[in-house]
Amino acid sequence: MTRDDAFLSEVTGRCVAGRVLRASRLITRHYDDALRPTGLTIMQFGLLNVIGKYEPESISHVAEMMNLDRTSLSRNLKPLEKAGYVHRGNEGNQRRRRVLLTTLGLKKLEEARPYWKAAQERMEAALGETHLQNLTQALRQVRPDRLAP
Amino acid sequence: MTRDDAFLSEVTGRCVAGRVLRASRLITRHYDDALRPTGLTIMQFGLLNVIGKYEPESISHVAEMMNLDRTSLSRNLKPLEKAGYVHRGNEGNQRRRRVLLTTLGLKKLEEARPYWKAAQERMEAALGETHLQNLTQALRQVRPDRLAP
DNA sequence: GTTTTTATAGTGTATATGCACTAAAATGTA
DNA sequence: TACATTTTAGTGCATATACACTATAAAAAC
Repeated sequence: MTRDDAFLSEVTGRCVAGRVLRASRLITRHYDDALRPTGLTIMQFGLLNVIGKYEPESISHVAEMMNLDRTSLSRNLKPLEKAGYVHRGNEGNQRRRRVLLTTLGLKKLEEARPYWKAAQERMEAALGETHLQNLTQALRQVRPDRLAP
Repeated sequence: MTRDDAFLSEVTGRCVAGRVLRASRLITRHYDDALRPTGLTIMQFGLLNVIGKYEPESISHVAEMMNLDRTSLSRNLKPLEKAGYVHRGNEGNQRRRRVLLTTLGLKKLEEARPYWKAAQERMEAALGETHLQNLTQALRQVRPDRLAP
């Protein structure tokens, strides 16, 4: 069934990326399932929240906050613009385009909140207080400056 | 700068999916950068390792091990097949198609190992022993049965 | 004031991911 | 044996992600 090879076992057993990706697929699906009635993904829901909270001056700022490539974020915004949840203004500046929630976007967030809340509570329960705190603390160590060469 | 809204802050501050996705983007990039000379992504490298270790009877089995949708896995295999790293045999069974590493695939894995190792060591160092163990333990709690309704 | 540099954003291409749906082989049951 | 069910795999479509490259506005340097 499993071949006895120390190299293969080391990777499958210890790789941090493997562990995190495996978990993040489940977690994403968990929240996506919960949010499905709203038509939002957890990525979109989180993004709308960041936009609502920070009203960021540029998408580059958002990208940095989310450890997301700017060009990815640019594309993630498209379905949200198309749905009318966000608006990209260009007030006084031809280059920086402030990103803003529309009233429809804010409404959508309010609609989605209880679904997120349910998923979050189930998630916290699945982890338990200790693991939740340990996870949070550990993930806080994952910062660009600590991984850079 | 930040709007004072308890709801927005709760989501941006506490959402487990947000934390994990933010971290997993950095982690993926960290390993991908390290593996770039080999032309493999960390996803592909991890997948090749699983295939080499388990020589799985079907892709469904692999998908389950990796918490990955079967159809996603099916597509992830395509570039690896095209590159000649894996082979999908159909020995004696028209439906189940065993997935196997080719010699080229095994060679590629050996070539990639030191690059992975370097990334892994830097990753472990960035976390530190305690956080690494806490992270591992916490992620172990993320299981399909604990999140199911 | 013109040139250079920097900051900001978009496109092309490729992989990664999942859901709804379809196809077909294997298995179970009457 | 014939039919129904289950298991396995693939396609179409949409979002998610990043890198290489391009375009252009703003800022800095001269």
